[in-house]
Amino acid sequence: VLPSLGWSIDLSLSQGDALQLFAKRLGSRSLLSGEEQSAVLSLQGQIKQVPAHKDFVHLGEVVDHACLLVEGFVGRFGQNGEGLRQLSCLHIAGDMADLVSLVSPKTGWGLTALTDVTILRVPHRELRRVAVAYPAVAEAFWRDCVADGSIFSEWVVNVGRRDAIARLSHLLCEMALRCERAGLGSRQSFRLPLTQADLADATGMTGIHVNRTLKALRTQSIVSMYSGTVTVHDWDALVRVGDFDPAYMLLDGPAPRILETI
Amino acid sequence: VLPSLGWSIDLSLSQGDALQLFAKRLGSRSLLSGEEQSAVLSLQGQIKQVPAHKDFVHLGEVVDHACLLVEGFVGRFGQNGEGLRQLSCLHIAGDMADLVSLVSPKTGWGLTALTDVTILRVPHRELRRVAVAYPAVAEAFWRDCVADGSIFSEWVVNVGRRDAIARLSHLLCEMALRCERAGLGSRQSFRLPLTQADLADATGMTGIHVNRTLKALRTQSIVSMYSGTVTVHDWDALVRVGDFDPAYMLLDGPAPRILETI
DNA sequence: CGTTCTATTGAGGGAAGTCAACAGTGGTGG
DNA sequence: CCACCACTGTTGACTTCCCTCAATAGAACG
Repeated sequence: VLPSLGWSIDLSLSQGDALQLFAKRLGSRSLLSGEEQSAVLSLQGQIKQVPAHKDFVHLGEVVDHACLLVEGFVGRFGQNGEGLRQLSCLHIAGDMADLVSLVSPKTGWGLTALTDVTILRVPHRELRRVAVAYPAVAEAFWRDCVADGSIFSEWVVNVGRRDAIARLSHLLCEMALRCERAGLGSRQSFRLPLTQADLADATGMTGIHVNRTLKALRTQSIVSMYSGTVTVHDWDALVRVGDFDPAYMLLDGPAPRILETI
Repeated sequence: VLPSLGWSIDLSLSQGDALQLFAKRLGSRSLLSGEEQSAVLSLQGQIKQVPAHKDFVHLGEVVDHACLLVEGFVGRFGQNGEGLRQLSCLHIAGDMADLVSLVSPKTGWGLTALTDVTILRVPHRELRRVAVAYPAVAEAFWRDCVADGSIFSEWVVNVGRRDAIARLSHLLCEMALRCERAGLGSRQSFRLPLTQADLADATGMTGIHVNRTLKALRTQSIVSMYSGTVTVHDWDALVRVGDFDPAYMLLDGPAPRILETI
């Protein structure tokens, strides 16, 4: 019985952790008062486990909840006619992966678990509760949707106008900074337990070419991936070959409030 | 003096038209009452002309206004280290091209005039005025930002996982539907006065390959472009080779309100 | 009329895809 | 405990789609 007890304790801890992470990220882009942060932390949801490689939100589905990622890695994807997938964003712990569904419940994309994943399913009803009571929270949600959009937009540039080695380097730079800021490691070393096929789907390449490109990055002592951990040996070089400018990540601190003044 | 009089009349007509188009599109995704629509129509701004090929919002700039496109075509772009551009979205008359700047005033992208363009510069102050007074309008703004994000996301798929002919066909399908809905033509025939180099920037190709691909589409009697007008000879074929599913465009009619109930 | 931008076409090269084989790893069940 | 299987990673050989370079024609514009 002890293991299962430990399990449930882990879960409730995780739920709080995830909400903390989520509130922290909202606060990094939008000024939130203590009361507003508490409101975010008060969100109620249901913990769900999703095994790796399972889609848990499907293209064209109508959803009534959003998924806060507690642990693991999730990809937002579309696919072409032959079923080839393309990821348009990666999500890490603390991300509300489909917050956009709050204003647009019919999804035009899917979410897939890239690793074993723990999510907190937060009903739209809950999100509306805090958004209506606290306009600044609604504004923070809005701003987070825009930040996601900014990442999609940069990925278009990445996939459209950079060669393989730059593309992969750019992706690793982005994930390094995001993981670092979420407290999931440092930019020099962080977990990214995706298969090479997943990286291919994220960069619009084939798995085989990802393999060769990773080898090139390893050979040049820039970055290496081993058993799901990224080790950056030369951050400046990675930024250079990845042609990486983090401006699109909207990390410049809280933007001024628009819906009211503090 | 008569010509210049006609000119100024044109301008004021255009301003009203653009706000009408904008209000109509907001209303197509979000339920707005008559009063709320009037509030949108009451937005004050300043008309500006921008010549073709001029950037009018720059990467990393901090802006205090948003640009409502009255006439012409605008591209949102990023660029790689060598200055190669990649468009991540096209905007047409009635689009508030950088509405996202309202919540994130520091841009991580640029806007460029693909044709001679007329814009209405709407100060953030004005947008805040109606957003604060009418939460449903704020919600409609939010939803429109999400719709833009959905387009970026689909473009990642387009550029990452489709070959040249599908990529171009997909773009033409999207623009056909958007122009049709904005009353700028029909899906069988609409204006798209972009150069082949612009189409290349939108699809992550080179201008030369765009030329060859257009020739292929013309030869197969699917679609042809001549002096800035697209003529679709076989819509179904275009949708098929473009692997086009309009779900991502969020055209399914107004979504339910979340910030309050009507 | 030149000048400049845009479109068109050919020839050749290169980055990335495809096909195929094999090694390492972990999980499962006999 | 080991055999088996599925998945992932690695590498080689070949192909192909698209890019690059180059030349020319047409269109727009002062």
